[in-house]
Amino acid sequence: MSDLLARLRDRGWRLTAQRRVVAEVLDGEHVHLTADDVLERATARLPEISRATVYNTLGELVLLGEVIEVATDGRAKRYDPNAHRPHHHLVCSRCGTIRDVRPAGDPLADLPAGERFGFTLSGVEMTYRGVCPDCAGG
Amino acid sequence: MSDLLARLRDRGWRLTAQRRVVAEVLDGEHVHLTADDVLERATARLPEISRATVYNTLGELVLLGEVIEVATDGRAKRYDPNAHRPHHHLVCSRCGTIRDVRPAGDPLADLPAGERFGFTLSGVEMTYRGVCPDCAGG
DNA sequence: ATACTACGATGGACGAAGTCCAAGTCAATA
DNA sequence: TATTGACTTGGACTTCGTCCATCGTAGTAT
Repeated sequence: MSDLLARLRDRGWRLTAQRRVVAEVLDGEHVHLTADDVLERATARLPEISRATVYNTLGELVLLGEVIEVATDGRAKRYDPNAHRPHHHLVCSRCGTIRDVRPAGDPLADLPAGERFGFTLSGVEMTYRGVCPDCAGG
Repeated sequence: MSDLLARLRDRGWRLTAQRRVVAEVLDGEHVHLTADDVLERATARLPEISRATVYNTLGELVLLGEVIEVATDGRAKRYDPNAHRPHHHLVCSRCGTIRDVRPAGDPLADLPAGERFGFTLSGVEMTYRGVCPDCAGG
């Protein structure tokens, strides 16, 4: 955590109370929060924080590569603080909760040259879908 | 195409002019249109068609498994008429165009039991990212 | 052909998610 | 401790999508 704040300061970030709180919220629980979740938790610690600032800060963290934006459905984006460990996602089709997973193999290598259409590949996201134990009624 | 209309009638669909037009638009160009794209093209053929009907029809086609909903970014969903041939997507990070691709291997099998967290898996979506030849300046 | 009726279409209000902007505030620097 | 430009604020605005009461019509029966 303090690592994150240190990295941000090194990159010329002005360390405001608002940014600190957003970073703390993301780092606090390693779950995948929506912007509104972040706003709610941030407001608990710093009541005057505004929606715009939360969006701004999340966007900056994404640009800096400290946080990953996950759009698993057409709903609100979720923010994944686990950015420094490559992984994919497993999403519950009922309740929408997300787990980080690491499949075997190298999916990038699995795309044959004939299927690349001349693209220069930069990465691949995998989203596994299923029903979690809670929603399955187990 | 007439196949699609036939399948829909077999499933008890009332074949209205609006539904016919939406189906034709989707089947016409095999690209990945947004709901607004579909509305625009549908309006060209049937000026009185309403936004709600386009959304309703697209939703029904998705439920019937005739069309796949693709959410590659946080923006508008896109609708993929290539539903009967399993495939994944290759998205240009610059211009956003989408190509259908078929990677080798079975990504579902690549998720080890220890990484399934008790979920009952139903499928997996892969989104390859890269830059297309046009955008690469080639 | 005609009438009937339930299913589908309409459009406008509504809601959720996110962006933008002018004005005010404050962290870092000197 | 004064300065200043980067940051924050809140509210208006945009985009994408849903909902609903009312109207229209495809398919069926006669």
